[in-house]
Amino acid sequence: MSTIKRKEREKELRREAILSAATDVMLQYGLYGLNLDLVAKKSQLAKGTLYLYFKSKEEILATLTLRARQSLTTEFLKIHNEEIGPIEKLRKVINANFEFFKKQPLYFDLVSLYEANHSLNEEEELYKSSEEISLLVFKIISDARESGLIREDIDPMTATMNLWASTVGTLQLIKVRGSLIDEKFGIKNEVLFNSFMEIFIQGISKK
Amino acid sequence: MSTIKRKEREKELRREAILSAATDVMLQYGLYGLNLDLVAKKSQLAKGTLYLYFKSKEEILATLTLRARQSLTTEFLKIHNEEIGPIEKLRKVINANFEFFKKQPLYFDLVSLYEANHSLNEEEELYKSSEEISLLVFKIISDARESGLIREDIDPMTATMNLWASTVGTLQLIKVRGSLIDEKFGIKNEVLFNSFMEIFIQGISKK
Amino acid sequence: MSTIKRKEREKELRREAILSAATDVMLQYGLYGLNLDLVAKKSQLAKGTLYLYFKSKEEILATLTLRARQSLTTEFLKIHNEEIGPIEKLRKVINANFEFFKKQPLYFDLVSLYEANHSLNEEEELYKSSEEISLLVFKIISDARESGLIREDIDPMTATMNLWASTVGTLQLIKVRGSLIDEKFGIKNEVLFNSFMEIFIQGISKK
Amino acid sequence: MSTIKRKEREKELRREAILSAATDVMLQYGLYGLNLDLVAKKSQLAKGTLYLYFKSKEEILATLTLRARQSLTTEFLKIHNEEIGPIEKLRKVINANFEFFKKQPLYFDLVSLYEANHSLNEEEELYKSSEEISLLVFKIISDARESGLIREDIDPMTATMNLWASTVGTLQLIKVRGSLIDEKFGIKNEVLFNSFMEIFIQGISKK
DNA sequence: GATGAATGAGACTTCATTCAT
DNA sequence: CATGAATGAAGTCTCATTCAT
Repeated sequence: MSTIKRKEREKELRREAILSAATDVMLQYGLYGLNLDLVAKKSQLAKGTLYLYFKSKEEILATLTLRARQSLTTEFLKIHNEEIGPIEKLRKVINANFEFFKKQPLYFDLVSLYEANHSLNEEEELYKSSEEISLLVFKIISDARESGLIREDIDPMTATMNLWASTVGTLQLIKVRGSLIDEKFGIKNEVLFNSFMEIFIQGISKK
Repeated sequence: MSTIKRKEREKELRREAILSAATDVMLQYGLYGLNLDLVAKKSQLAKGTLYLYFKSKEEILATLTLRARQSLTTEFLKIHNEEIGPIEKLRKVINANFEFFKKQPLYFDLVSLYEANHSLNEEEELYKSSEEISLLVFKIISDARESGLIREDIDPMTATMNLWASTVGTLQLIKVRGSLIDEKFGIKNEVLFNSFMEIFIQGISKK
Repeated sequence: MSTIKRKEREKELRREAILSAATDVMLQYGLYGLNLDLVAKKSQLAKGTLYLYFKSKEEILATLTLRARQSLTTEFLKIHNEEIGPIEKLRKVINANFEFFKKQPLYFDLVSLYEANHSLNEEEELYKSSEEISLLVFKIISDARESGLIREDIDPMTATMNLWASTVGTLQLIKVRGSLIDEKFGIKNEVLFNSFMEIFIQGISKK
Repeated sequence: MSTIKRKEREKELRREAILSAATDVMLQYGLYGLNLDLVAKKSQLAKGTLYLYFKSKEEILATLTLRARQSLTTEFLKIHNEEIGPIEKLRKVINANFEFFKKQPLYFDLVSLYEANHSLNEEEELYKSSEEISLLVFKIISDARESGLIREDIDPMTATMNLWASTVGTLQLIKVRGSLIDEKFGIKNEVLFNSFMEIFIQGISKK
């Protein structure tokens, strides 16, 4: 029995090692620079072994994306469960994206960009994980609307999508051009992001 | 004389044929799917011939990106020169992105995403073309602020970046998930985009 | 255990097979005719496999050059360790070049000509291997001078360079025009080489 | 009549332009870096035009080699006709190689190395040009022998070959490693070459 | 004669995936 | 289970030569 468990544990460890190595590689070479030779080297496993745990490179990517989404969901969930006002909650959720972006840059990229390159193939679980994120944001926005703070002509689901899209856009800009924008215009990343948040919140608030 | 002109015209035509074939390939296989074998096949030229017109694959990409940016600049410029109120102008500019996205999807992708993968290497001309776009939007937002319609605590350059980033984010979402969002939530692309625009405009307007 | 050893042996065999195929190709097409397609074909390996053993074509060339140099060094070392008079030693060393040239023509070419096309890039090990050859010849010439048989106005290092350069020149001539010279003037390669040797030795000897 | 002559003169000019451009290219990129695209650009002729004057890249190379040989022959001839002692003549001829090497480095390379890569195909004229060089050196050595200054056991033709081969070897070493030898051992190129010459001359002289 | 656009074989290298051990 | 050697298609780019105009 315990042998079986140990084996399972080891198997799990191997999976983690692979994912961790893949993360390292992508942090170094970018989202499209995932390379199984390097993953094998970094995880100290044989290349063939990778295929015992993941049926393709694509699956590694999908698994990491799933985790990334789940990780963000966790953050959102924490905030959702806090006992604070709906606008503050909204602010916190928006800010959580920025924190996520700074602390888990690869996860952020996966959450933002995975869909762009794999629109058609998403499997059930992966798809669900995406819905979950939307749903949480949707709830928070709905609550805010119900509390009377938000314009009633705004459809909460539409606003959810708007928020998500704009947030991703803002953070991608920061990633790609953040330092240039600071150098050239003296606009710090934090200022840029806060500005975005304030505009969005005033944008959906009642006058 | 006319022979020379004809030759030049033909040369220009070939260049266009290559760019057109490259566009086709990228429309089919994505921004990262540009493949010179296919370009050669589609343009009915030998592979080597491509290198008479562009010194590398990268140059094809850069050329298309430059054109894409110039094309968007032209649209923005038209609007900038119209004799209409500053808020209407702003609205028109934002909408122009959506039109651009619908009519020239590849160009839109290039304008949105080229930087993400070539941040460091941009040459003078290409860099300028990017600045030009920002500058136009900046002017329009500045004008609106000077006319007293926009919050004074908003820095125009920051708002310019916010607008650009959010617009790109919104349109990328529409590209990737537009039809799904419509199917599932009944939110049409147009509605989604308009909502974004209204939120942004109310977000920067004086109350 | 023995499995591991066998695998290592097989790996080593493959490396050798590649080097051997490369040697064949170069013997047939010349020093500059090394072509990985042919090497793959001759070694009955896939092209990609070559890159498991050598990181580039250049590395194959460098490896063969290193071996060639080491092979010549071994010959020189044997002679250096013989207990014979210094002039006889010198004669034997010079002759060893000719033997090397006849028995390992590709190695000889690599030893003679590799530098000409890679002057700047030589790595540590390769560079060392070149020094080693010079050093041995230098020692032999120095010994001869110390024994009083050689002109004292001759700097041993200069003479070393002179000997090396002239030997290579002579053997390159024999390679390229040897048979023609025999046919036309009835001068056998051996005679030509011996003549060179005698001239050189008398040239550095005390009168 | 004069029209025909003008045309011929122009044709000759074009040929020269091509050869001159080819020389430039090879000086910059080495003996094996001859590239017809660059030749066309430098000579301001169309690529196709090159083929009206030379039937292949190879022929350009052969023509330049012929000229290089003729140029060296001219130098040797001058010396041969001088009224000086046979040993001084020999010294001068040897030195002429060094001068040739310094002043016309590409020509020197062609004279030294062309054969190595084209041993089989040499045409009549080219072959003759090579013979001519040997013949001159042969005469000079023969004269010296007849004057009683040179060992009688030395066959003049063999010595001719020895001299040529050793000289080429020495100058190739200087070309490839000259500066390194200076840096490392403090042996200047001139010293190295002179040393070679003295060794050779003493080597063939009567004791 | 002159042009130069076009060709296309061929070179090197990469990498996801397979499979015998 | 694990290995890692082997594969081979695919990709970018070069360049001597040809040929329609």
